[in-house]
Amino acid sequence: MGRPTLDDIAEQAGVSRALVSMTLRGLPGAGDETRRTILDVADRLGYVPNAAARSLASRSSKAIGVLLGELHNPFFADVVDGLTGPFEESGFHVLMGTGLHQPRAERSMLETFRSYGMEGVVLIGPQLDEHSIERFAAHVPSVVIGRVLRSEHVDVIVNDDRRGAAIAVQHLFDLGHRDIAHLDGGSGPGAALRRRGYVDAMRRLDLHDNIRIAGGDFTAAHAAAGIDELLATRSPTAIFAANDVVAIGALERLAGVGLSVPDDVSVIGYDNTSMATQLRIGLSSIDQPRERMGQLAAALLRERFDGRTLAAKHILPPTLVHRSSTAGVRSTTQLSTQRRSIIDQSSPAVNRNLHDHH
Amino acid sequence: MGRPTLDDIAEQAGVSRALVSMTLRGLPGAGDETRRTILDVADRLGYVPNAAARSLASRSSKAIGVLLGELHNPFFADVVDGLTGPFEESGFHVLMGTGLHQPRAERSMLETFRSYGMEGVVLIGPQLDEHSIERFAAHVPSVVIGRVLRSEHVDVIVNDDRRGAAIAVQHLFDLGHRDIAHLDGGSGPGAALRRRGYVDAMRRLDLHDNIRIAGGDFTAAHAAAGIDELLATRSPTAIFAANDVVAIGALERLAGVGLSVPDDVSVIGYDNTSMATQLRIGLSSIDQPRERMGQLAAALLRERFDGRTLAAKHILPPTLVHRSSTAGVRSTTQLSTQRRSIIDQSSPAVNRNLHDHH
DNA sequence: CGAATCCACTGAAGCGCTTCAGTCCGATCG
DNA sequence: CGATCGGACTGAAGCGCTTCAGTGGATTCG
Repeated sequence: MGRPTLDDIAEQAGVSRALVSMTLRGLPGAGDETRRTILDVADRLGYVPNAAARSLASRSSKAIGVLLGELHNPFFADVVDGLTGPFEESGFHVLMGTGLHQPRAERSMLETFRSYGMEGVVLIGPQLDEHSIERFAAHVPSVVIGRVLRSEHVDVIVNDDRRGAAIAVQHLFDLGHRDIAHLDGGSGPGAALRRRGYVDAMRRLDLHDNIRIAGGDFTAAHAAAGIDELLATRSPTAIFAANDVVAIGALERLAGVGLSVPDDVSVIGYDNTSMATQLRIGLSSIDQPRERMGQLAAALLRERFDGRTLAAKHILPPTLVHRSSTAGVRSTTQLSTQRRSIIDQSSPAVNRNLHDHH
Repeated sequence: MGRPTLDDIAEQAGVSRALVSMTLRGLPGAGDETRRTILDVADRLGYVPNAAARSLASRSSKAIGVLLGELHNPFFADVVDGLTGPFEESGFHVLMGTGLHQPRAERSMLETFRSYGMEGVVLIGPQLDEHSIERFAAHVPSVVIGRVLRSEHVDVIVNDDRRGAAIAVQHLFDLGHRDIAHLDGGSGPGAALRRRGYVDAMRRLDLHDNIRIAGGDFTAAHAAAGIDELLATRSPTAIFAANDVVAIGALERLAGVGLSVPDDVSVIGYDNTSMATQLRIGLSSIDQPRERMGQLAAALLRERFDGRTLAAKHILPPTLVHRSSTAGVRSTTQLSTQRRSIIDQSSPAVNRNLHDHH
């Protein structure tokens, strides 16, 4: 005999299947004694409901899917931490799948989600083309984190990548740096905007001629190559990396060629992941409120379930976390510190702390 | 109208539902032209099979579940990397869930897996009590990674934690260290054995009096506390940490109190995760073949599907990866380097490399 | 030329559950 | 005292699929 079914319980308890179904789900209908009998029998038999049958009959799966780019970047872990709590609380099961940063794999994972009847889906930093995402979201409520979309159907939660990039550049500028290069994140989520933010900021600071972009992927390996590329001409005094992973790749490579941070060159990352703290030399970084983004995603999905049909866009403010990988330019004539700022000072974007909420 | 069903396709293609079902699954039965028609209609309608109905009717879900302790430790990510490939190739969907290191949450996740009819489950570093795991495994083929079990039913893949601990201690001993402390991983997977391995090794090296164990969890915070605990009496010259996360917590704390690594104290971790490389100061660590463990898990599950009923145990050998966080004792009389070894030299356990596979 | 074989295809049962229209019966009410 | 009502419970339909025993016509075989 395989798994016990409702019928097995019904038979042994001497009642109908329908009553067992209702009782097991906590609905009223059974008398006290009957209820107890049913519960007892179910327990004795080790009954576990068949989710497939349940979802087929009720047309609801109580499951939500989370698409992750990859497991190695702690960014994803933090967002997921924010997600799971709220969902578990409201009785949803959270199942995750990886897209491996490959559109093909992502598409197939989404199809799996859909075929499993997931009631909602959270895409964290998807690489998939906008059209595919939009088509998918037309069928199942979706919220995208960390990637801007024009779409009408999809809820989006991002941080303001351009602003974050500007904050990073301004930070380096304030420290006296003028030769500020960018290590690019290629097609990674947010990379394009951070690149744009970098270029804009440099322009606005009249540093147009110093704009240099190297690298081209969200991996440490490409970061190392990017460093080599930069050094081939001359070493910049500061580097703004597209994210922490890239920044750390840069740190390694710089150490490899004998340049010290921050003495020879300052480095700032993006995301403020746990990696930034864990380095012996703390990595300055731009923080996005990752856990809050996860919580927000849960909330948005709930709203969708409750009937909201207009797409929501949430753009959260990034903040600077200053650690020891950025410092003033070492030697030379201290540049005039005429307070030049391109950052909108109205909202609090700088957060000078070292005691990170771990 | 909701999602299109087989009946919708059947009707529009002018054939029976059964034929559509077979054709869409690539089975023979339909003529060339009919086949093409069916495929066309399905495509036009944007048909996505209903996994619930499918799994209900066929009694097979083609899904396997992966239970992760948490997403923050790159150890899990590496194992998962080994897993996904083989499974995707053989047409299985890999769905993951987190247990958050809480037995309660793990149990509930397993129940979810079972209720979804997962055909196999991989538990990575579960904290759950052995009995619960065993009971679960009696129902669905399971393999446990990173945790030893006595069970008859469960396949187990571990590395030899005691041996790994011995290798670590021996390594420090060979560098001249005698005052070697252990930062404990508490109830984390493998922690108990590593602790035991440490104690055994110390005894066999006649260092019984120097045995000191502090800390007590697989987190950086506890590691810091553990360091303080050690320093309260005296600083050891070397520390063997229960895993890399703990080791990194230790590094931070040591830096915080002004002790330099490896000059004042050597530190070695366990797992050889990417974190070990990413530190500016490379963390020496004991490597477990994580990706291979994942691949092996896939293979074991496949064997189970093919009928194997006896439990398999795989104990993989750990190896030493020497980086810059461990070095010889700084000052004092260089201790007699009479070659004393407690490690079985027959198998290659030392792997002195710095160029890690990415 | 009738039987056997094969191919393309159909019909119906049934997977384990939810849902909903009833049924039955004792208590309550006017 | 008959009508009414609500609580406890049942029966049957049906969710979207797979599976399997057929069916019927064309082709091949002896």
